Amino acid sequence: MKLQDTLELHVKTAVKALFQSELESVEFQATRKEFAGDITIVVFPMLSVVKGNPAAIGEQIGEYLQNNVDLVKSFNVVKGFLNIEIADSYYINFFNSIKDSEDYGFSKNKDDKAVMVEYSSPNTNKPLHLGHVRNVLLGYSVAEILKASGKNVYKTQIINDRGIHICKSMLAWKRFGNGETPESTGLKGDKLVGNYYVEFDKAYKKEISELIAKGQSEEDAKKNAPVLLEAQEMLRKWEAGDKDIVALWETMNGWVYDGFEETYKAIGVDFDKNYYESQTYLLGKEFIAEGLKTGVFFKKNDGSVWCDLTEDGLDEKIVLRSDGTAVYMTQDIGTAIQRIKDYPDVGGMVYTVGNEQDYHFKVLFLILKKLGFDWAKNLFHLSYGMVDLPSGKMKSREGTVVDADDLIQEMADTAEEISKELGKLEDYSEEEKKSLYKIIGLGALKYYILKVDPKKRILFDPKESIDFQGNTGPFIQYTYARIQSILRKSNQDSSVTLSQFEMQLQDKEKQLLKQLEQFPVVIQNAAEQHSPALIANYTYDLVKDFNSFYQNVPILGADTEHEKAFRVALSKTVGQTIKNAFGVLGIDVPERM
RNA sequence: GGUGGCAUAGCUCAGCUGGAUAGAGCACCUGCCUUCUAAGCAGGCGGUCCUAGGUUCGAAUCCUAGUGCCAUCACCA
Repeated sequence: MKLQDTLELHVKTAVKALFQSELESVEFQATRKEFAGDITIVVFPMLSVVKGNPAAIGEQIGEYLQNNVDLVKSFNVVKGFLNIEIADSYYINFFNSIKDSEDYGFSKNKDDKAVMVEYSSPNTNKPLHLGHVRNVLLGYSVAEILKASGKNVYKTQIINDRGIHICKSMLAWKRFGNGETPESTGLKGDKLVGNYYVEFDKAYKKEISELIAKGQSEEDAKKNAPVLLEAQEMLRKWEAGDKDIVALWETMNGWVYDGFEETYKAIGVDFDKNYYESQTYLLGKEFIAEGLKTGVFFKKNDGSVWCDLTEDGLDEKIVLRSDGTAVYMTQDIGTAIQRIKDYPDVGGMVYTVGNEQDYHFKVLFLILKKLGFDWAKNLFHLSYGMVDLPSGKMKSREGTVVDADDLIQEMADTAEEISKELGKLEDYSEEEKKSLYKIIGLGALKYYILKVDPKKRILFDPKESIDFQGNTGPFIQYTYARIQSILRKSNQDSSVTLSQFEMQLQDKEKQLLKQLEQFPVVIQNAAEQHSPALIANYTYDLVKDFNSFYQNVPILGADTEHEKAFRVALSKTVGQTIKNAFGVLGIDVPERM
């Protein structure tokens, strides 16, 4: 039984014995550093049942607990707070129960219903940038956290592979590309296609100004520019299945997928299944037709199909254009249904998408409910804040985006620079060094992004590089490496049992044990709240405590063998917990650094 | 204008279902490497928790109103 639950029973018994009153619940909190004790009972809420002075009541309950409960070693009362010191034996028993477990913190019970997490939805006309990076890191981590909390999880992405934006790149490539390929240029496929998207925009802008010079209004010029008309014509041909256009579309999308794959691999994320909008929008249309029959949707005079959500406090929403073509909503309805068809064990889905689409997902979930799907009540939009630059929003066409591949490389470069200054890796091979720089650089980037609450927007200043000191990924990785160094030197048989030790825990040791005890709770909270930030902040607290212990208490140089054995085992368990916590954040830990 | 989100130290962020004197990191200042990795430790400086009301034993936290920033309200995605 959990410490709190045990104590709660005893406190209720105490109150009954002392005051002949029944408590509904007992309020606990961690004892603040400046007071003696491990756990604190707040007396104030009891006053509604027990009349009297809070401090005096606290004294009496404390006295009772000390005399009747073995766990309670001593107590003190400050105002209405009853601080209780827990016996060392409790913490030693706890430690023995977890110290050899490699998956400490992870739930062993598995739900039979799975959850699908979507955490990337790129367009295939340009490379991934910092905004996608936040999306991907967040979603990957939430998927891993859900797994750790006992869920079966499928990771997926939705690739927006059709539409006018792709035709723009295709058209520009046809016009100016001279048959260039990733092989002929040495460029990553997504970069090559992205370049032509920019080329299109240049040509488009040029034609607009030419038309304006000829006397057209800006509005007309934007509509009449020949390249745009041609791109639109291309889209119509694509939808009609024109062989050449479809072939070109397949080729260029193929280049982009290869490029994306490389970036995902560099980031260290993967997917169990990819979905493509070109393959799901038709299913969406089917269900629009279905919904028309059942009255979920209605048709306007011009032929467009809508869903009336005014009774739910929203507006009318279009689900099919008057020309019968699909909109975004159509595709998303189709994709959701397709996923449940493919994975019947899925009972809910998480969509990792920026908060600019809050309204869209509110509507999507509502429509799926109206269509009568029982899984529709378990849909969650993991909405996150934008990543802004000091100059404002990132815009690909204005060249103000922070490219994902470049960013990852820069982080590794910074790690290399710092490592060289510190000069601790002389005996490493070039290959080992390179892999370590990547681990550290990525660790810095991922931690930087994941430690902030998903809801909040992030301001990223490319000129001020991400820190490697303080509350950062490398700081935590460094602590892990230190622990591994101790383990290498100790040569300790890890199977020691510590219950036999007659020992007095030091404050720093007890603090670590208390912190370790929290880890499974933190995992569950993070899963419920879909927040990797909780894991990141927990890990930082744990690591701060460990470093304080490390620097103030001798481990290998302990006075007795018993103490040494305990401290080595404690260090090992902290290391394992760091590894597990960082694992669900998608961050690697190094053996040395 | 309607709706939603955010607002805590110079900067970046914590602060769990309301609880003790609001916490970290960066930056700035002081100490600590011939003992387990100084990407570290120990300490100092730094606050109108956006504003005004309200709820109560008690509010950064909950409620109301206002201010500021962001997003959204398209036959765009």
